[in-house]
Amino acid sequence: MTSNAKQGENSVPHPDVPGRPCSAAAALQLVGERWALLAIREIFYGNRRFDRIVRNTGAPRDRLAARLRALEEAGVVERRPYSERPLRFEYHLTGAGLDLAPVMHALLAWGDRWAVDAPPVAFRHRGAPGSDHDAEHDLDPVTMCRTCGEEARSGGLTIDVRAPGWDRAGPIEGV
Amino acid sequence: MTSNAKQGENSVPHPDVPGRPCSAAAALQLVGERWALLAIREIFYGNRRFDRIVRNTGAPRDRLAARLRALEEAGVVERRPYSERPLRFEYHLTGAGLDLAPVMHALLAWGDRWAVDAPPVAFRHRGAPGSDHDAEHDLDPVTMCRTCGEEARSGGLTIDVRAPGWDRAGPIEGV
DNA sequence: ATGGGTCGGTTTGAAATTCCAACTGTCATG
DNA sequence: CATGACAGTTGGAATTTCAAACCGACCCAT
Repeated sequence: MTSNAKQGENSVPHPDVPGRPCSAAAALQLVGERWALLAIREIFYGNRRFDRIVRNTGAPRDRLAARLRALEEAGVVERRPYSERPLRFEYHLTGAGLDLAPVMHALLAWGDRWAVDAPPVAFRHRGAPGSDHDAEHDLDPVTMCRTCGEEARSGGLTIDVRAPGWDRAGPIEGV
Repeated sequence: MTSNAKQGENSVPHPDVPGRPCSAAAALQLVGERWALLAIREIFYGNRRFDRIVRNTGAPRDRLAARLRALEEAGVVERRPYSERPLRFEYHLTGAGLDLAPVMHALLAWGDRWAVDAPPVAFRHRGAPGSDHDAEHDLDPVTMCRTCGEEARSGGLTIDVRAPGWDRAGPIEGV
């Protein structure tokens, strides 16, 4: 669980994970700490300055400062100066950060369904202009398979563990 | 941030969240603690017994016991006896738990792309028998909009904050 | 019946992390 | 010169986490 710094082609460090080798665990290692995703949410919303993020997430200032540093180190956010004199920074999402949108949408959809009475926020969605669906409507996210265009139903999925020494049930004995 | 217990129609308690009212924050309140999603991952994989989950997640036993209790309380997992004498339980996902699949897929996809060298696990996907795409292939999850059938591109989305007293930027002044 | 092994935890005490409130430093504005 | 905005940092207390050992119920083999 040492936070090593193997670099992929895309400048995000590859964390070690406890237990089973797993991309979701690796993802959580980078963005799963407390306050991290809420900070990212605010940046998604366009609130890029420290005080705004503190106010809108409710995070303690020192924790937020630490999280933003960690996220910067993780290559998920980027700190850009918006003023010299006094030197001030704002936080932007990198490509990796923007790529968290599906995670946010999935969490939001789950929370809408299971964790709140009425959705406190919705995303209004409009297809490409001229397309069939250019009327604005609430986004209702479903995860589909890009390869075949069908919905990912749990029934149609099987697990294929490729990490050496592991299978679905756990570490393979006698290795 | 008191963990109140308003019940929705579906038996999952609705947590209070710090900062902006937000379904994603509410979701994280229930399943965002350390080890929670990894435990859920193992249950998804069919590893339902305590020792297996400990082994495959690497979580400390006491933490895992606490997390599973919290997830049970949150209505995400269910404890079912699989043996009397000695009395033993295994953990199953409830409807709310199964509904976390899109979150897991999104995290996994993000991790595959940004946090590991080579995906340690893939989901093999097969469409409905007789459909166009019944050849097995790796699931490549994309989030689409159920309403219009188009991909949720960040360009086509705008935020609509419906929580009273809040807007995109934060709490509305003078309320 | 004794000793070992399994399973699902609980207990303990130390270590790490988090929280809160106050503080700092730099600058702009009036 | 005083006030306020902004972006943190600091200190100390409170909470959470961790690792490792332990426990109780049971099964099985000797």
